[in-house]
Amino acid sequence: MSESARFPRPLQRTRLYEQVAEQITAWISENDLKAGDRLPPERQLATSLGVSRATLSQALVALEVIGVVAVRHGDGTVLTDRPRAERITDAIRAHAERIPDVIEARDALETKIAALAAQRRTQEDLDRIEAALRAMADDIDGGGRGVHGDELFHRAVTEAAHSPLLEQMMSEISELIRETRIESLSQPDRPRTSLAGHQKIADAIAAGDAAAASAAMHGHVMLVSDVALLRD
Amino acid sequence: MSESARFPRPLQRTRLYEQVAEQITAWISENDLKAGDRLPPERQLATSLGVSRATLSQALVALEVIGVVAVRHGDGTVLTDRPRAERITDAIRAHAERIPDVIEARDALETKIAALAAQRRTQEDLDRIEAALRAMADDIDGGGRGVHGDELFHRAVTEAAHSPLLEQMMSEISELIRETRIESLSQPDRPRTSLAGHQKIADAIAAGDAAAASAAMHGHVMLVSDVALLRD
DNA sequence: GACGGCTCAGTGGCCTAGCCAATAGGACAA
DNA sequence: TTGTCCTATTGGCTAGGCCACTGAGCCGTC
Repeated sequence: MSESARFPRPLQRTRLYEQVAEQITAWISENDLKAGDRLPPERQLATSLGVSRATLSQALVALEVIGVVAVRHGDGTVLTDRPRAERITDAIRAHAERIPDVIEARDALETKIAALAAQRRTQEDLDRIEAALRAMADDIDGGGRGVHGDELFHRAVTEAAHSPLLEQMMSEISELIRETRIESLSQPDRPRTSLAGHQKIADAIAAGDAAAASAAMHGHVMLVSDVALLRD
Repeated sequence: MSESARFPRPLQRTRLYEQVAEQITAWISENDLKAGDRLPPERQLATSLGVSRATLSQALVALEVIGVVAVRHGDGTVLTDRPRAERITDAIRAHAERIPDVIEARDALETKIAALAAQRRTQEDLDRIEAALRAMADDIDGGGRGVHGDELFHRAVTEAAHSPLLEQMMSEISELIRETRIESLSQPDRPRTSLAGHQKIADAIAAGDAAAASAAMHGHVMLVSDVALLRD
């Protein structure tokens, strides 16, 4: 074995379709396109990019696999709402509907996230958390279940932790969490109980009390798990 | 909002390249091909699959994006060693070398994992943990740093938790952890300290004491973080 | 007016055929 | 042994074409 090692660098070559895919994503963010917006037709896009339709097609396959776009036969190419691949979601769901697993993962991540949030939250973070709390309260007062507000709250807390990796992991299981969330909030009286739990978490984060935030979050997640386990 | 819901199912159509990609992966696992093995040349593979080279090419792009194969101009198509996408690794590393983030994520996951392991470990799990402990001790006695044993130990504990999702997440950051691991164990006297920490965790797991296992693991991860922070 | 079927333009799906470019390995000269 | 060159093999990419699907508008029937 020669240990010649990485001297002048591996020097990897880029394929055309990769460049095309990058140009497309760049174009998307430049024009601030959102989910549901359409890309130009393939023929037109191909000529304006100066590549053949086959190459453009490869680029679109790549973007499709990543989860950026959805190519629809006879219709067109539209942007997808999930910029990141939640392949995990698919994998887990395909394997078995393991709700308890989701709860465990959520507990692991969010307990830590709450502690970090208590230590690192900025005023802006607190404002966002407060807004989510209010949104959920309003929704419940209006007779709703506060599903959206619940989601906003957890996202705000996650962002307040300022930990990219943990945030990434949360986003990976967000789809799975959403299902348990709806399940949970459909139980009578549950929305108000859940809101109270949120308030407790928010207070601890605002106070900068990591241990209390962590404990409150743990209790909250366990509350949710009650439901999930019932139907297991 | 019409809640017509999922009646006869969305009925999604499969593209040819998807079927091709599936056939290829099936063929790979059937023939038990491993990293470094080669796929047949495109022309040959295309005709034997009954599709055009363009379509096959799309399938290969998809497999390449997922991380199953690497297509090399003028050489051929070879299997990659990472069957699952550790895109997180790339993303994080590309963004910035955020060691603290890794520590946080590891703390979140492994603290919970240790607790679950204490509750769920089988005799087989305990044997594996014990074996890892012994391997690390032997390596250190022989003058080594016990890097491999360290890895074995954490993997054994993770498996003992019997939580697929958490295990999946650990595997996703395993590459990042490995780097901090080597860093840590290179410090003088660190291998023995680390081994002692492992023993404490293993004892708690064997005793079925979730809280103690959790605390021991937390302490252990924090020990590792000392190093990483030094060079931050 | 509501419903159902028809047509057609636009769009992606896939193929054939072909040339270009990179690689690896052998032949051969220094 | 070393370095150069040649060449077969393999992927990269293009051009052009036909087919299949979608959606919207039109039109007749009830």
